[in-house]
Amino acid sequence: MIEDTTTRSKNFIKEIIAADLAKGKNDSRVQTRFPPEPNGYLHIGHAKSIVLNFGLADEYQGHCNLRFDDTNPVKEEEEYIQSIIEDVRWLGYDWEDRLYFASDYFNRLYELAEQLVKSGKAFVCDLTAQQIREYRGTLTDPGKNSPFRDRPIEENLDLLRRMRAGEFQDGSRVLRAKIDMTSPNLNMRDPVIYRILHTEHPRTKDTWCIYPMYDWAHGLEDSIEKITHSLCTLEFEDHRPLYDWYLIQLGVYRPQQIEFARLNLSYTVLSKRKLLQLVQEGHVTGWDDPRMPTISGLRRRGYTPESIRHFCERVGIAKKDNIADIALLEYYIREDLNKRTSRVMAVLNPLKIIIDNYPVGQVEQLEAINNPEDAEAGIRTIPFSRELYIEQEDFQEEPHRKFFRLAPGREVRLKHAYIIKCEEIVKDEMGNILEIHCSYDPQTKSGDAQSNRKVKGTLHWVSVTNSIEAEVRLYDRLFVKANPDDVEEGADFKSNLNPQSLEIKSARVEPGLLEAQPGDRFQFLRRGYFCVDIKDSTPEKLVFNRTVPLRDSWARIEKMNARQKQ
RNA sequence: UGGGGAGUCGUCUAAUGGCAAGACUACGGGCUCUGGAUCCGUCUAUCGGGGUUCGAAUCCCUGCUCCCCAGCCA
Repeated sequence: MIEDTTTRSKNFIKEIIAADLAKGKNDSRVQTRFPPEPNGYLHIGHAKSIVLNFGLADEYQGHCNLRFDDTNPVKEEEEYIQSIIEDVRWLGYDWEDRLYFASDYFNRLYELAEQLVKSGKAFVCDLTAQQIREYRGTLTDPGKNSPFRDRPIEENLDLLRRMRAGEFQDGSRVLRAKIDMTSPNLNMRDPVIYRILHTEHPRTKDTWCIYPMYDWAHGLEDSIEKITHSLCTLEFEDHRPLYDWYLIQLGVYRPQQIEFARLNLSYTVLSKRKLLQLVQEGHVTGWDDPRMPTISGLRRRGYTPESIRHFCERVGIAKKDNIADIALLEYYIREDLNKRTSRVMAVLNPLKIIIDNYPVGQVEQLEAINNPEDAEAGIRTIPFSRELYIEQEDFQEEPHRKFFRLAPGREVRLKHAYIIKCEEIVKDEMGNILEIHCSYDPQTKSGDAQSNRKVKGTLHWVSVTNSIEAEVRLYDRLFVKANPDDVEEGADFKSNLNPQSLEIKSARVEPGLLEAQPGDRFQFLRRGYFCVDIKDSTPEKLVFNRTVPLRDSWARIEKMNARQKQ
């Protein structure tokens, strides 16, 4: 399946697995699972869990299941199930025939609940939600027993069956475990097992009107699937005693729950609640908006599955709260795209130049190497003519120190073409530059024997008449602060939204791009990596998304200069 | 102030009583028909205080800081 063995490093979970294997625990099986709740789209944080779980199974010749934890029909939707399946597959993982749903186990889960009631370890409680909260106590004060705690087993069984039969209203009763209302671990204070919810489930429809709570369902799902190592995030650490308690009381197979720190990423948010809010309030165009840290957003942005996997492997697995630097993700996508994309030329901020000594009407087809990193990528031709566009920022009338692009009297090379010299600037009456007149040196055509004259700068360009228009969407970080939750008193994370996270350009691109297909990726020379948008691009109107800009040491120099002037 | 966790370069992760290592970032330089890539180099870390030991990031004691838990969410 996946060949990435590059950054496989040790971590504490692998040590546990290796020790278990050495002991012959679980018949030396390794069985993991990725258990999403279908209440939102998957994001890069889920990718970390996916890479971990599937990666471990792969490394130890085990298996990893894809299992939907669909126990709360109030929040879950079929659309989310489909998107999750698509995203896990796109990331490159295969669960073969092991696609499971918690809802497929509802019968078994219910049988076990009756078993727990019969053993006297669970009871039906008539307290309201508010009362249960009051009886639970606080962090420092113990709770007190529910007045219904000592109901006879037969009465509990009868009430549970009637709950299931739909005799009672939502919220009127719950099934609770009988553990210890004085436990310092709040999870052990007679936790709820089943609640009444007369809500249609995406899969079981109206078969059920009682639904299991997470703690009851999850351990049993793991047990049923004979999971050996049940990996989850840190906030479930103090649920582990309950996870174990249920399985021990029931006398069923007991997987081992192991917790690791979830991923946080700088300059973005990774909570389903916040992401949902961005979608619902229209701060982005949808779950797959290229600015979103969702798998579908990253995909549309132009990220590759490989780059995401490499990133997840490199951030590692530990128990420390962390905020990974988004620059690391950007590093991996650049690394990948550098090797695999063809270079093309696109001018985002056109400035017209006219080469006065080049024949009017002549069009030359010049050869260009597609990818200097990949000889097999071949060559293409691009049309050169008398009138061209270059980038506005590649010309300075009064060049400052270290600027080695076009300026009055200066020479630069046009990539794959000739060396040109700036001869004259034409302005309108307002002083705006309209066009620049240049001369070219016919001896300097790229590839020619005498073309090796050195000039300091090389510019990308397109022909005025032989280029095509394209919409280019420049995406930037969604938030202006590394930690979006760092806000003024009274404000929330949305106050840190980056107003410039999307800039739309009307660009000129080389004509060969007419054949680009949705999803195709390119390097726009000297600008960055771009892909053809999979939703909005059409043959009539090409739309490119900027995946990530190139590293730009010139931009750094400029920033430094700007700072020094202040 | 109950319980559960965690503290190592700016960031992430190693080192499992024996030279604190790597990646990213930042910075400097070589090379370059992409100010890209690449190559070379530099900076920066064991939360504090005691103790054990020839030797402590690691073991012990103590203090501090941060995160999670009072859903009929997961």
